[in-house]
Formats: sequence, C-alpha cells, structure tokens
Amino acid sequence: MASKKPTVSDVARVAQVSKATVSRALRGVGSVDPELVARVEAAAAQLEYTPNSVAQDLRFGSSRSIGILVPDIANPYFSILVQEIARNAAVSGYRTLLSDTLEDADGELESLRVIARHVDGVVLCSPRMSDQDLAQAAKLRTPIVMTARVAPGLALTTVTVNSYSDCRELIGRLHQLGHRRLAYIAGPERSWQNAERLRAVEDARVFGVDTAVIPGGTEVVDGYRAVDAALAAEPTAIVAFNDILAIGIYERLRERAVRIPDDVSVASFDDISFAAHLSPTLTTVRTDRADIGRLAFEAIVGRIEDRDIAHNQSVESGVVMRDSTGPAPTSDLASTQ
Amino acid sequence: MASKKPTVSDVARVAQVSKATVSRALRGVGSVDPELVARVEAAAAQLEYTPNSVAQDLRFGSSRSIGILVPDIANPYFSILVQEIARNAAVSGYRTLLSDTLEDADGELESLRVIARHVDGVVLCSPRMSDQDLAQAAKLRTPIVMTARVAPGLALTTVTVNSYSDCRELIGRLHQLGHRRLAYIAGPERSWQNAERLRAVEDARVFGVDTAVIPGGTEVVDGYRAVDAALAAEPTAIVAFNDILAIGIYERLRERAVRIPDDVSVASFDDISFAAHLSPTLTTVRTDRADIGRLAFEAIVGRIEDRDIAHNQSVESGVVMRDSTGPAPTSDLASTQ
DNA sequence: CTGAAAGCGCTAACAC
DNA sequence: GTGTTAGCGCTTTCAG
Repeated sequence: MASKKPTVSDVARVAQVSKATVSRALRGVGSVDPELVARVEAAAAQLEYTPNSVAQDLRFGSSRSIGILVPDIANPYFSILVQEIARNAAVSGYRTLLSDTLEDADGELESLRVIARHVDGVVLCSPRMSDQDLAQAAKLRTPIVMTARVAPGLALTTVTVNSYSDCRELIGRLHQLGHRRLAYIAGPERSWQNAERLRAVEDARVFGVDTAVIPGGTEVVDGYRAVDAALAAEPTAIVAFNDILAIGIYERLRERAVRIPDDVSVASFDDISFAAHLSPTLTTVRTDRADIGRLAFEAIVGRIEDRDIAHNQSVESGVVMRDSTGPAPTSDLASTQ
Repeated sequence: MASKKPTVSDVARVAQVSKATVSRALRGVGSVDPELVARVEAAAAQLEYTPNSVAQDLRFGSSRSIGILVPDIANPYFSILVQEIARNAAVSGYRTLLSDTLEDADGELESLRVIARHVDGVVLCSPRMSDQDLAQAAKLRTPIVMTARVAPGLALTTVTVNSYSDCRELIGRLHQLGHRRLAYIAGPERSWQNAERLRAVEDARVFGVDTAVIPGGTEVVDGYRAVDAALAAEPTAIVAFNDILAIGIYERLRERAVRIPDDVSVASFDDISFAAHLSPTLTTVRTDRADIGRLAFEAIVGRIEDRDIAHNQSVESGVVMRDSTGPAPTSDLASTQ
C-alpha cells in the first residue's frame, strides 16, 4: 500500500530540475525562473509532496517546538495553562509536545530528560520534583522555564505566583469575617505551592488564627475524604489546596448536612472555570493562566534564542469572594464586617 | 554560555574510538570489547552526551511519536482521553504531540496537515471538520485514526461510540419515567455526535416524546444561556449535549428556583468526573475514555506498522442514572416505575 | 571486533 | 539563475 513518501529528489526528477532548485522554488528564497517554479509546484502537487520536517529540523538544528511537562493534564488548571501556552506557541510557529507525569514526582526528571531531547526548550509546570532533581534539571543543555515554583539558587527562569501572600490574603479575608479556627486540606506533599500555603497558614497563628492541617491530595475524592477529619477540628472555615478538592468537600458537607457558608465557609485556590458555577459559588484565589502561559512561552523562547530574560516573572493573583464564604457563625466580630 | 551539545564525534574523540563504536557501545547492539564500552560510557557521562533524537529519527525514518488533535483540551472529556492515549503511548515508547484546534472546525484540516508532518500517525479526536475536509484528510500519507465519528466511505480507521443508540437509550429511560416533553440543548453544529443525538431525538417522536431543540455549544455559559429558551417549551426534562452544559443548566435552574428533578429532570452525556459530584448528582451517559484511548492507540500503531486493523472499533457506553432525573412531575406513568 | 564510509532528506555555500 | 556538493548527527553495511 501507501508507497514511500516523496522527497525532494522525486520532485526534482519529475520537474526535471535539481534538488536545490526544488528547495528554492518551494521555499521562495533566492531567485528562480518563474517557469521553473511553476514546473516544480506542479510536480510537488502531483506527487503530494510535503517536506520531511525531521530532515528540516536536523538541517536547521532546531525543532521549533517546545515541550510542556504537567503533573496532570486532567486538572482544569493545567489543561487551561497548556492551552494558553500552546496558543501562544502556535502564533509564533512553534509546536508543542505535551508530557503528563501523572503526579509521579520521582519520574519527573526522567520524563523531562526524555522530552528535552526532542524540543528546543521545556516549560515545567508546577514541578513536584525534589530540589536535588531540580538541580539536575537545571544542568540540562535544554533551556527550561518553570512555573509556580521558585528555584533556590538555580539558574532556572521562573514564572511564579506568590502563593504565600495569596494564601495570607485569603486567610486575612476570613479573619475579617471573624474566622479564628480553620482547617487546611493540603495538596501534594511535594508541591512547592502547597508548602508556601502551609507556611502562610502557620504564620497566621500570631493573629489568632488557628489552623488544623489535614492531608488531602489533588482529586475530588481526596477533598471528600478529608472533610470528616477537618470537621473534627471544629473549624468555622475550610481552606483547600485547590478547587477540585473543594468539589469533594462540598459533596461531603452536603451529606453531613453542614451548610455552606452558614455552618462553615469554604475557600480554595485556582479559580478553575467550574468554581463560579458551583452551588454555592466558590470563593477562591484566581491565578491567571493566560498570563502565566504567555509569560512562560515568552520566557522559554527568550531562553532558546539566548536573549536576556528576567530571571523571574511574577504573576498577579487575587482573592475572588463568592458565596461559599460568610461571617464566622459563632463570632461577634462578624458584625464588624 | 551553554556550548553546543556534544555529538557522537565528541564522544568518539574523548574515548579514542570511532563513531561507529560509540553508537554500538551506547545502544548495546553488535559486540564490542567490554573495555571499550566502559571507555565510551565514561566519555559519554563526562560530556553529558545524549543522542540527538532528530538525527535518530531521520536515520530510522520514524519519529516514534503520534499526534493527537483535539477540539478543546480544556474539556475534561478530551483531557482524560488525551491522558489515556498518552499513557498507552508512553508504555510503548511513543511520544505524543498534542494540538488543540480551539473548536475551529475550518482550521482543523490545516492543523492536521501541520502535525502530520511530524509524527508517524495522528489520532483525530471527535473532529468537527466537514466531510469534504475529512475526505482530504483521508488522502494524507500519514495514518489517521478517528474517534467519535464514522467515516462515510472513507479509508479511515475509526473508534466509535454509538451516539445514536446512546441517546435513544437515555430518552427511553426518561420515557419510562413518564417524560413526554423534552428540551435538547445542542452541541456544536458540526459535531457528528451532536447530529447523531439529534437524530435520536427526532426518532423518539413516534413514541410520543416531543423535543424542543435549543442551540447550545460546549461551554458552561452556553448551557446557562439556553435554559430560558428550553423552559419556554415547558419540558419535564432537559437533555444536554454534554456535562459541561449541564453545569450551566444547573446554575440557571437554581436561579429560577426550578428544582431538579422535582420540577424538571436533567441529563447529559460524557460522565466527566465532576458529574458524580454535582448536586444533585448528574444522570449522564458514560463513554469510557480509557477504552477509547487504548483502542485508538492500538489502532494507530497498527496502521503505522501496516498491520491489518479492523476498520472500525466500537466502544460500549451506558446510561448512568443518578439523582438529577426522576419521574415526570405531571405524568401518571411515573407510578409505573 | 573495529573503523571507514555511505546515506536518511533537506538546505546553503560555492561553483558554473 | 541553476546545478553540484557538503554536511546537520546518527546508524549500519561493508571491509579489514
């Protein structure tokens, strides 16, 4: 069946010209006799020739593609981010190669190595890898840009959100609403963002905000399962690592007939598209994936083209107060709002 | 800064052997003096050499990668599907190249052409392209496997779900619950699945099920906006093209104080992970993305390796009855359930 | 068991 | 304005 794909040589033979002329005619560089151009184009069309991009890549020493490594493409946060990066890339004529590590922190470095061989640069989305692995990663010849994590002393370009201050801000809002006892349902242990948010949680103690930390995860069911332990701490508000956990939290609270926000407030992070459509609508911290995607893409291209790029780009985010948070039920301070 | 990446020649020079020996030693083919192997490996390690896969691909005439074209990676249906395909691919040593067409039906063929040049085969996920474009696509030299759509007389391998019978089944269940007036909130006009479901909707008329068709889309807001028009038809049940629309439908119904399922039942298609966690839990038609992903990957690899592959693979799906559907409010038949 | 050389498909010097 | 040739980095005959 399908005979071998045609090459420049085939086109050259049919058009009765040299390979170089075919190449020139098709790419429109240099100057070629219009009549030959026509002949070449006719031959190419007849053979349904398309240039072999692998050969082009080898010749040019570039694949004009960037890799994107995510922990979980099924998480709307990452799928939107990937979409934004890919959108920017497409505009600039870059292709994108996606690799999903399925939340396997230990396999991340290896995945990175594999993908790095095939692309001009890699955007590492919210890596879970250890600091040691990250140090290894930084040594790779392939340019790397990392999102949602700082690089402690490493020569890595980063696009970050300030997860610490975001979380502090959110807790501050809850504090204003009179909340003094919180439960934080955590994310992946090796997530930098999770560590930062935990830090903010700890630091809020000096303002009289006491927080029980409950292990969570990244799936709906992780939020669901953590609720009972969270309620045992008798919090007036539950803060979750991300909106996906919040969905499970809603579900379990509903089962236990705990009203949101009357009995307990709920808030989380990311502002995935569904957050605004839950009932009640979910208070969350929006991080703008369009911004992150654009900055990450610009940074990786800058690194690839060896331009001077700011070591770190920072993205703004902000608390979006919705209906899942309200005054703390037992607090007098609620009225000061 | 970062000097050029090392090549086999560099390793050969350092190890004081020929390029051929380096290649053989590193790949473990043929037989090489153990001592030379050690020297080569040491040199490679020292230089941090990794083979240039573009060159390898050129040599082997294969990129060992497959392309995946989706209309919208932010849709959980597709992100899970992509994840499944990628998971299978990774196991078999294939890379995946993702391209998101952002629901642009007219640009799909061009996107396909672009990605097709870089991969050994392409999985086309639920393409929106026209029949003419599809005919063009079928002519490409690159093997193609298509999901969620039949190929009318084209030499394309397909992995399909029977969207017609799925929808008929769902309507049958609603019929049993006494529903006689439905509203169908449609998906993209150029979606084959949408057309099939519409056909099932039409065919249900002979059983006394009357359905108003309301234009929808693929976003939460499309479902939200369609509700008022749907309610104008005074249906006892609303069926939506997919679960994402259902989220918007829930929201608008809540605003209008229409109770689910007491006043109106709601059902849709896909069974994305959130469907089971909505309130009330959403009745939907599950299509198993793990199956589709596996079959699609096996099919594309089969096509790539020129094996005989069934022209069409079919995937089972089934209605998942949850709490968003109940007896039709005004119907006596409800009691027969 | 090892090295020299050819060639995957393409493009850019360099001749003519 | 066009053809010839070299070479991107790799692997694999084919000699030695």
